Amino acid sequence: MSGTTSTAPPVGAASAGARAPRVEEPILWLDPDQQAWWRDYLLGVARLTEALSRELDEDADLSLSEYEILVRLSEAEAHTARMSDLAASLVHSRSRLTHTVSRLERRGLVERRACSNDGRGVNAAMTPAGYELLVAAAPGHVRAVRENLVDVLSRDQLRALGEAMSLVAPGVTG
Amino acid sequence: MSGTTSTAPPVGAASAGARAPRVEEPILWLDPDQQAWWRDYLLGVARLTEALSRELDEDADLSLSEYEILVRLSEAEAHTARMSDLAASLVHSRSRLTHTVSRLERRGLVERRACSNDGRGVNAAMTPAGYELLVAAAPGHVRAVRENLVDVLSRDQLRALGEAMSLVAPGVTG
DNA sequence: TCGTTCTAGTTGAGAGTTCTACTACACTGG
DNA sequence: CCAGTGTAGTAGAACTCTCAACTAGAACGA
Repeated sequence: MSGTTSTAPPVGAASAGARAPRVEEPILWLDPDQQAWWRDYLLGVARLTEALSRELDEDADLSLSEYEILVRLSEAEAHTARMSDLAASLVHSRSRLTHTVSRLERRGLVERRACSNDGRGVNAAMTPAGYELLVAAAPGHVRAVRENLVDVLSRDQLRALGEAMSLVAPGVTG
Repeated sequence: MSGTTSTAPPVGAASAGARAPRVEEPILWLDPDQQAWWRDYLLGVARLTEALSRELDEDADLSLSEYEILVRLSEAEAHTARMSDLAASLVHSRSRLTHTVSRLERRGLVERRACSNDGRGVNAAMTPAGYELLVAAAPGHVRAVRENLVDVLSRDQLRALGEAMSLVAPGVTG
């Protein structure tokens, strides 16, 4: 993603009544501080995502989503995971995962295999080439994560960041 | 973006020597806590982005980037801003901004105008229709930001989140 | 003032994502 | 056991973003 958004009444929007919000609930704009923090979040996410994807693309010709898929597979039993599990844990749509895995498969980094217990299922399995690429890409990626985030925050700040983001509600993905 | 990444030695990667990392610096993996916080961040960003873009798309047929552009314009003098300024403040590439603004222009939400002082420049100006759409879209968007983030965090947590993200280094964008 | 270089913006092709529709298998209740 | 419904995954078209190439004006310097 790139980030996005704002939350103060559009300049001059004021009292007049837009289109009726859901029911009758008043609109609770963010106060100035909340607004500033929210924008810092958006800007930071955009910059960080930009930096990390640039690094990965240049150093390993991988997108962030491809990299994440390889990471999950590297941690999975037998370097293999169910498509639907991958999609859920990455918050990707099933369709998106299908396309991305197809690309990885064309590059020989991943293979598809039938799922023994569930006839509908498909397993994605990382190949040795995929594993090697991940091992080669990881140090640079970690370095970028450190340089752009981990090392510029105190331990407490990083903890607070993680804890805050872990409170975002699950929601549903299509 | 959607989020992405990981940062522990790929399972079994261990000592053997991948491809030489930049110079000779040892690879500093994240420790388990840092790793967990980083993953919470990635997951949270993905979920939040997902929720916000779904809401905007359903309620106003806008993407997050389109919405952000409208917000910036609504806050700008005469609802007008220079393309390059928009691109920089949104951390979008110039090309991306060109395409997005073109789409908004086709829908009659924004107009392009020559820039008086700089012959190369182009100004994007929000039309009344664009402003109306923003005013209609904002309440739902703010509600979503609250429901998924602001209202599930304490004030201190939100502050910490903003402050942490504001420390991400600027970097360069193409 | 001309050449060089830098900045602003656009363009089009290719890559990635989303959306809708579709196939196939699993599960449930009668 | 089988109709109906839900889940897993895929396919392709439409849409968005990226990347590299290009136009044009500004800025700098000899």
